[in-house]
Amino acid sequence: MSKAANTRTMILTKSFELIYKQGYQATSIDNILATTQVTKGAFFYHFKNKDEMGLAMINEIIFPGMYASLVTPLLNAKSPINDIHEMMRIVLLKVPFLRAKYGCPAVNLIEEMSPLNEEFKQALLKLTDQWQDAIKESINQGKASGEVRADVNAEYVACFVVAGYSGIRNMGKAAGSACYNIYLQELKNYLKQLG
Amino acid sequence: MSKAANTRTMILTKSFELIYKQGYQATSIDNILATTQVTKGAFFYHFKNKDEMGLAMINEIIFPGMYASLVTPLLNAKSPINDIHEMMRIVLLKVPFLRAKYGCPAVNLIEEMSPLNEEFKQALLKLTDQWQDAIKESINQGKASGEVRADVNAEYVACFVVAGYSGIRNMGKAAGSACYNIYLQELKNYLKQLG
DNA sequence: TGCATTACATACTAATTAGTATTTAAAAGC
DNA sequence: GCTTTTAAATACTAATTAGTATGTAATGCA
Repeated sequence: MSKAANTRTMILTKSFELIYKQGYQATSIDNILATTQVTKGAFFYHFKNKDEMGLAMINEIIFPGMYASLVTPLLNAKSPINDIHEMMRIVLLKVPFLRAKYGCPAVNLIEEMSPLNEEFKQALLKLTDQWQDAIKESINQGKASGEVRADVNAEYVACFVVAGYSGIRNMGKAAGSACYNIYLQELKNYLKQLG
Repeated sequence: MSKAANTRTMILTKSFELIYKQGYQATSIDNILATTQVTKGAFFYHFKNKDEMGLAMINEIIFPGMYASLVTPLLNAKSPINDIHEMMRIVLLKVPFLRAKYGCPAVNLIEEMSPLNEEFKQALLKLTDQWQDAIKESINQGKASGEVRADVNAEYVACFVVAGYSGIRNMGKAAGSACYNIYLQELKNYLKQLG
């Protein structure tokens, strides 16, 4: 990676960390510069304004990072009931850079920014849409294989599961990570009953 | 209500509206003053700083407002499966001052402020704790009456339902209110299967 | 009625904000 | 080597931020 590309990546990575913990609006450009040692000239050379940087951060850091945890494990799923639960367990308990106190960076940004910035909203929708599609597809495969009842609506299940994730991330921020285990238990009951 | 108390209430009410739509940190005191016609002197007479106002807003506007929609309908519930679903339907589709685009004011504040302000977090936890207790209690009554299976864990169900609500509020911000109906359908399936 | 307290009004400050203008250094191309 | 483009450094600005200092009305009550 060239030195310039390195500077750009550094800005995005550090911005991600700060925004994940503090929120987008609460993270100032000066705050980012202070923690990256990058100068204002470099920042505004790489991004024409804060929002352009924020959008790049969503597309280049958050989207691929979350996609790998949320969607990839469901592609070529063998048993949707187990695989969806396992995907959720890993996302909630095992992904190292996510902390209960700070929730999920994608959920946080949807919450804070989707009413305020249409571009952010669309970029984040892309992730949740693809996640819902992957869940729906795996449920449909479960229906084909007989693991899931024929009367189950795959799209509804996908919506319900994604909402559950966003919600438990919210709850975890205030109540702590203990609720993750309770949620995972009850998610298992819900998923089992689809079969 | 005395004139002074009226000023105070006006500040809290207008602040609620602005913070609901813009977020807490994005709503400046000057912004509140401009929309209320209240002067800075009056604001700082009633509240020693912005956070004290925010806390009062949570306790005096958000808590009672949401409690009436979330908890009250479950006290003396006759049929938990129907009553929980009906409570959710009304909260999502009928409460007039709530909009899909802006989500739920309590969920928004948990998301934005619980990692940053311990007092806010505790005040908001009080609401979600009482909501979970009310759900748990109604499930337990359902178990007593035989409507709900004996092996159902009421606490787990309460956590799962509250997470679902927070999550669908988050999803609705980006995806619009159409997902509310899908969620309600699948919530009905989930609740039915408890019986 | 007088006086104290309550309630509010106005003008200010110091810090922080996003963003710009200008200059300078490093690379790349020829 | 020389020039052009890329990348970054520095110094600034105008607006906005939370909060203060100080003053003045309105109100309650002895």
